[in-house]
Amino acid sequence: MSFSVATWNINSVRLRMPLVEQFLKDYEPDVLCLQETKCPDEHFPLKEFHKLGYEHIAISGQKGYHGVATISRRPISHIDVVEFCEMGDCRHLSVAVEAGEKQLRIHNFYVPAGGDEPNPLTNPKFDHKLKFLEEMRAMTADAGDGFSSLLVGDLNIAPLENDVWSHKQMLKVVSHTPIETETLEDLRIKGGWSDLMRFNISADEKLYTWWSYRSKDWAASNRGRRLDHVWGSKDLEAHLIDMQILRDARGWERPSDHVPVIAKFDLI
DNA sequence: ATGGTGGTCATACCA
Repeated sequence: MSFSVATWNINSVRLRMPLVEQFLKDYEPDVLCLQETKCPDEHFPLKEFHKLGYEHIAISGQKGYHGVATISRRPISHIDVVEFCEMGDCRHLSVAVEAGEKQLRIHNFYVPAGGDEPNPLTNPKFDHKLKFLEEMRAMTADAGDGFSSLLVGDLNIAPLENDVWSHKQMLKVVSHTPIETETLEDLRIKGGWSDLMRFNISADEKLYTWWSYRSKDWAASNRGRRLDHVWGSKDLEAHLIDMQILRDARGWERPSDHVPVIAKFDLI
């Protein structure tokens, strides 16, 4: 018996519904956190998920851009949406779910990409990203009342040297600049979070969850980045039994540029 | 130094 949670930036939930269906049938995560659903709530394909046995769904979507959804086989409660940077963007959603003796709070995040130029003075998108990270500090792993916490999603930052294909060549590229990687690591550590994807995978090993659409052969060039993350409160480290990064999903028919990540815990 | 691809929504904008 186990409890599993998956995170996947799906880049349009409606376009990729066939892939999501296949994924849920094959891997059966208890909870699936989607980002970039690009779907207003009134058009979200609730019935398709219900048919697959996922009857508990929290959504925060908008037309055309962003959007997060948390899809569960287990009952969810305490649904909470936090607006960041007073932008009206749908980039965060949290739910509570029971897993064995644990009450879990699961945060689902889609952090702003930040545009091209890593300068907050000339690039408002990068400024927004840095401000978003500062507001993210409020999301600590201590959820109170005996709750354990997970924080998953597309954080649009690859913090470690081996989270990118070339640390040196990426230092001035948005997603791997020092201000981003240092801020993310600082807020993670001060927030009491454990980087669970790296808990059993050495920092010496390359690890990616995203490969650009703009390459002739993503698999051959393999210029990936680890932009998607699974963080947990420290007590969950001892319960982590598996972490799957579905690299193959990048080669599926009409894929997202991100692949699913599934964390499994020995919780019932 | 540049443009490369893909999604949304129908033209630029975003990633």
